[in-house]
Amino acid sequence: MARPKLHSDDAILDAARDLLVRGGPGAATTAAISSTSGAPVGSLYHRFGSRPQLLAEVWLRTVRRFQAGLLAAATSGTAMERALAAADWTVEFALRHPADARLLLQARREELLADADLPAHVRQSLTDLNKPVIDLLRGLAADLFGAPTPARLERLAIAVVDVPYAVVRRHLSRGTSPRVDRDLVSHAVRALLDAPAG
Amino acid sequence: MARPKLHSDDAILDAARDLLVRGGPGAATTAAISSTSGAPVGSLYHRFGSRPQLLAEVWLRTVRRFQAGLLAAATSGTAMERALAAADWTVEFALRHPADARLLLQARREELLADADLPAHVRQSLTDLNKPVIDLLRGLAADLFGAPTPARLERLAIAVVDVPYAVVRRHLSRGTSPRVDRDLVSHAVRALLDAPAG
DNA sequence: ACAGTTCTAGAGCGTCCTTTCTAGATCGTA
DNA sequence: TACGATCTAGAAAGGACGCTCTAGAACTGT
Repeated sequence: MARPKLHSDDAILDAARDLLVRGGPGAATTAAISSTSGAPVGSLYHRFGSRPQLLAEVWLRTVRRFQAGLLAAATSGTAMERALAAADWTVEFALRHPADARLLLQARREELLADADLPAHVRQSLTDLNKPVIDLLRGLAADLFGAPTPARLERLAIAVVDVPYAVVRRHLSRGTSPRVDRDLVSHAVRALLDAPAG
Repeated sequence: MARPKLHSDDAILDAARDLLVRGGPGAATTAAISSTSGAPVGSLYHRFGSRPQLLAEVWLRTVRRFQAGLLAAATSGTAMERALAAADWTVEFALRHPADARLLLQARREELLADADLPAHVRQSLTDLNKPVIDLLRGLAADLFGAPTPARLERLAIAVVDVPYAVVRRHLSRGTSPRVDRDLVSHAVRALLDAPAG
């Protein structure tokens, strides 16, 4: 049909992500993404339309990767088993996709993505993004605590996402190999979920 | 001796910090800091020399505020009591200085401060910054675990700093009033410190 | 071989940002 | 009041960045 791409979309998104992780949004200039990936600036705009849209795609790809594993990990077993599996996936994700994990840890959605200058369909993708995970947490909270009140949902999110990330954070920002004590994470998660209701 | 300042250094640093917290380094332009604080651009350079130095002062002020309370909180009692007090201070700090806490949570030192374009004495201040806290953790680790191995130091830092911040993180990024369950934090910290050695 | 389509390639434009510069304002002191 | 010192004030220079634009290259289907 047409001329094939010299540089894959993923390669360009990888370059942008690595620049973001290294030096933040300020480092991910179009010129930098171009020279890192090898794709000329014109190609970036031909593919993604604008810098904001390119960065949005980076974000979407990373979050989807994380969520896919999270949903897969927390499908079977008792509620506590699923919660522990979800927490462990957060660690596993950091080990398997360190660059993506660093993006999730370090990038602030609001800073990275100014929704104002994104086309409608991208905005929609971004808002739809959290639905499946919220449903997952809602189900877990119902099984664990009885009813999914906001406070309990939050506690669950802290236990299965925030705390595991807190444990891997130091390794990730340094780039050192993350030899994380998974039992330590399970220990903390269990303590958070078993703690008396606040 | 001379004309007094119309705009205090603290007011300027506050403006810069709020912009950083809101929109990241990209939002803290000299023009934005000027219009937010009221101080003209010329004054910013007269006071701080350059934008990097101004941002470095913001960072230094925030870290020092946090550390002062941390060191004060963890001075008396058993080792476990001091560790719990340190963890609780992390929550307390987020309640008392939400903007500073958000800066510590969100800003990445490497992204905010390019050491290359900072004068030597500022660089020195930045490197000296962590010493007292490392000493504190080292002492706590010795009392808690026997000897302060790197793995134990890290575990302590996770328990005392990272986990408490993980708990307040969601509140801080939204700006909602952080009604944090402190007992939940103590629970998790205790679990991490009591867990069998990894 | 030809047409149609998609992608590469990078020079150039307008904008915003950091920094500098100069003139004037406001203080303490003599 | 006059003087030195410090700070205010904002215009303007110089550079970097996002984005556009045009020309051509590379492939498929006929």
